[in-house]
Amino acid sequence: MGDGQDLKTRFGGPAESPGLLLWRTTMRWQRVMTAALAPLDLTHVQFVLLASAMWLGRNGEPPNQVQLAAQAGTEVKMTSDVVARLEAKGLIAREADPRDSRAKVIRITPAGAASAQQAIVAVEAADAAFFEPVDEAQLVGMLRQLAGEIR
Amino acid sequence: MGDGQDLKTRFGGPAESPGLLLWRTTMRWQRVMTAALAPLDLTHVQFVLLASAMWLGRNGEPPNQVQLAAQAGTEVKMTSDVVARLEAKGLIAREADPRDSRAKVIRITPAGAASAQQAIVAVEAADAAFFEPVDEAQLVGMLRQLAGEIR
DNA sequence: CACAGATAATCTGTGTGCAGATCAAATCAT
DNA sequence: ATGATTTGATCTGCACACAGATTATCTGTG
Repeated sequence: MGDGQDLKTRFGGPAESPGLLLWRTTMRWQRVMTAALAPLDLTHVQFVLLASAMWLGRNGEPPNQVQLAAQAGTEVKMTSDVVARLEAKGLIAREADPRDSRAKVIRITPAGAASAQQAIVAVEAADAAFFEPVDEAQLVGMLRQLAGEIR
Repeated sequence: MGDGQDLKTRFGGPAESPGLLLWRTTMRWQRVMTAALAPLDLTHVQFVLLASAMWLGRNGEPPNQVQLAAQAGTEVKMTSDVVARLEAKGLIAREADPRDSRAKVIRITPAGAASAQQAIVAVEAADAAFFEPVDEAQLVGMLRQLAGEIR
């Protein structure tokens, strides 16, 4: 029977909405990442910013916070906050930019690099397991269409 | 062309990781939903709980907070907090359950029902536009495999 | 009946996510 | 070069997301 829909909508039932599915999938993925990174005392966003900073430092000049945020796809304010936490943990260091006294240049410490290396292994393993049920390339193709520009 | 990778990983570059794409896609979707619901003074989670409560109330007995959380796929604590906000806005009402004095039965007010109806229209339009670039059925099929059970 | 264990709701505390505002330094236009 | 505008970083404040603890209540077993 028509499952009692007196609304001109499918909302609420088995939650067919792609948006709700997307949201729940991401929350589950976040929980998986949180669990994978917990032994390293890193959150997912902390990991993304740490690894992004490491990548930028290796493939060019060490970035300031705005450049790091652009690379990682995070809010500038978030980046400021999270980078401060990473600094407090001794994983990155912030120095004044000699070219722009407003900016702070971000460098990975040896401890940060070691932590990032372990985290990358853990995250990629968790990622592979999470997406194992589906065709990853196909999903990536669709998400690329939806993710939009970095900001 | 090997773009200078001395790590045994692809992390950081153009962000090929399905996890990161999933994360960014969901954040962008959240911004779209926030914008669509802003005129109605509702956040996305508030909308989900309001609409879920309405659906449950129409298709059976009005739920308590645990049942609502299970339906909506939200944390019990979140549900408690957000439902309190919805109550403060006059969109739902909480009554003591005569059968279980621990529980609170949630009912939609007329204002809540009106608000939910408008919100559903706005959200479904925004959803359709957001997912227009891709094959929605195909994406839903993949997300179903990944979203996991409601909790 | 009594009591252990489960359940409903809430509280504390940490960590995002983001809008809006502030402030100082850099850059642009005249 | 001087005033207007941008830009980099930070702050306030609100709203999730979730782990862990608390309180009150319910249920099952003897």
